[in-house]
Amino acid sequence: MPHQRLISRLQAVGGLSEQDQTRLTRLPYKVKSLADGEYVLRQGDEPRSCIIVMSGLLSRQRVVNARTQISSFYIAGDMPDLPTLHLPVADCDLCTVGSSTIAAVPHSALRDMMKESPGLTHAFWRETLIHAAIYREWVENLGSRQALGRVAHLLCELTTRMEFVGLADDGSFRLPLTQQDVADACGLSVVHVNRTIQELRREGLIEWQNHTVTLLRAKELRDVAEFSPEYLHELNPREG
Amino acid sequence: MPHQRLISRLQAVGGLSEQDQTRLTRLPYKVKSLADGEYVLRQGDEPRSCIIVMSGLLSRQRVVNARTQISSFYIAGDMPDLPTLHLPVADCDLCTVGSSTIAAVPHSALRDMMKESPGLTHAFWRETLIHAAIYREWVENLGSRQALGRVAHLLCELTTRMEFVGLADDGSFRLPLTQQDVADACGLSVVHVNRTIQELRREGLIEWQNHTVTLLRAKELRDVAEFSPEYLHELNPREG
DNA sequence: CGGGGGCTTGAAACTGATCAAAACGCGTGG
DNA sequence: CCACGCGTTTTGATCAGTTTCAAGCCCCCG
Repeated sequence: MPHQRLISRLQAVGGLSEQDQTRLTRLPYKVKSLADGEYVLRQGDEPRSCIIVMSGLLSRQRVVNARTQISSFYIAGDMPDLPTLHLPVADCDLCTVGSSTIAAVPHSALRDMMKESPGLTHAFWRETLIHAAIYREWVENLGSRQALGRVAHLLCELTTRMEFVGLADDGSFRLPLTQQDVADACGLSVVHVNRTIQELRREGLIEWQNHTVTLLRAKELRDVAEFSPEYLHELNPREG
Repeated sequence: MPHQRLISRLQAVGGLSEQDQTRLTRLPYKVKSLADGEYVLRQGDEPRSCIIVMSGLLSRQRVVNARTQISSFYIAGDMPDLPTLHLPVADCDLCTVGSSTIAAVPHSALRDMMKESPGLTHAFWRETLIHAAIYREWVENLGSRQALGRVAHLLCELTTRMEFVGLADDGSFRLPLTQQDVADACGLSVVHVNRTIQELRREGLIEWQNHTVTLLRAKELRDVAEFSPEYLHELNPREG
């Protein structure tokens, strides 16, 4: 059951008919295991399949003005290159952060499936819209907040998304990001990210060691980040 | 012909069958004229129709950390709230910049139309993906570039998009933004935007007066902005 | 003629970048 | 088991870009 997390995501966000669920389980796929820092996709590629993140973490990144900017992270259940179905040329690199496993599903299979089911078309379209909303939130984050709020917001977003697919409990989850990665995502220097994380620790808001993040006072952290999760459109909180 | 610009956009980006074109022309709509600074949509609204920008300019904005952040601009031919078809609750405000006219098309009509035509589903989905790519580019812009590059990039993007729908000739077009708007879009203070625009003028890269922008040395401006237009996915340059 | 919004300018304060170097872990090979 | 090396985290000091505050100006509109 390689894309089980995807199915439960789609199910939780919008509901799926029984038929659509079985359609999803019947999708053909190839699993790949990847080490840290491997490229799944390069800018300019025209892939013939979409990938589903099964475990680990991917980052979407591009070199801008002599530094790499990360514009999104993808966790288990996400389909980072779903847009290549309709915009064939990839315009960013996609890279693993920590060892990860992915499943590749041929475009043709996805297209055939959606041809049969408007409900699934709807569900996948909505996934791309949710990711668009996440980009937008990042625009607001980078444009409006200073360092402390930016890093706090990133952590709140990742926690919420992780919780939704069952990868975090009680505000604690594995996060293989280096401080350099956080810097690349937040548009800050590593040095300043380091001091910022130290401040979050000093305030007793988080713990972060051994690639594991724990939110100690989630409410206060959300206040610092001005975080409200509506933009993630995770309508039905996951249960069981 | 209220949504002619939309049709030629969709046509130019991906091609439409004759049938799909007539389907589009048959869409029911209501035209509205709006003054500067009017709200088309507020965060939390659940509209029953989508709007098409016919003339003028809209901004998507939200108040973050006690300042308004603009996360996108929409020009003639754009459908800023197309996402509400699948994500019913709007998560930003939509506001006119300068007097504008819009057409409202009922969700139901759009849904019916797409039910009949996979090609149109494809085309509209792609529109939302292109806007997602634009958000992503803004993330890179705000995260990686400093003031000069940011403002230059914004101008390059708007010029390219305007040209594509025939609203700019020879790098000159009407742009009713105030410097405050530019500041809100670029995550800068008005004061600094002012000095930045002066620098662009001093370098002989642009003219900007009376709400009209002219790119004097487009190539050099693009260099300053590190701008490359692929992310806009405007495959076939418009002719005639 | 007055008022107000937008543009412009100057000076001071601050946030975050840069440079440099040290300390820490951790895996590898001897 | 220890030594080495490399990537990551941490610290300090200096520097640069941008913000903030404050005031003046211009011009259009009422």
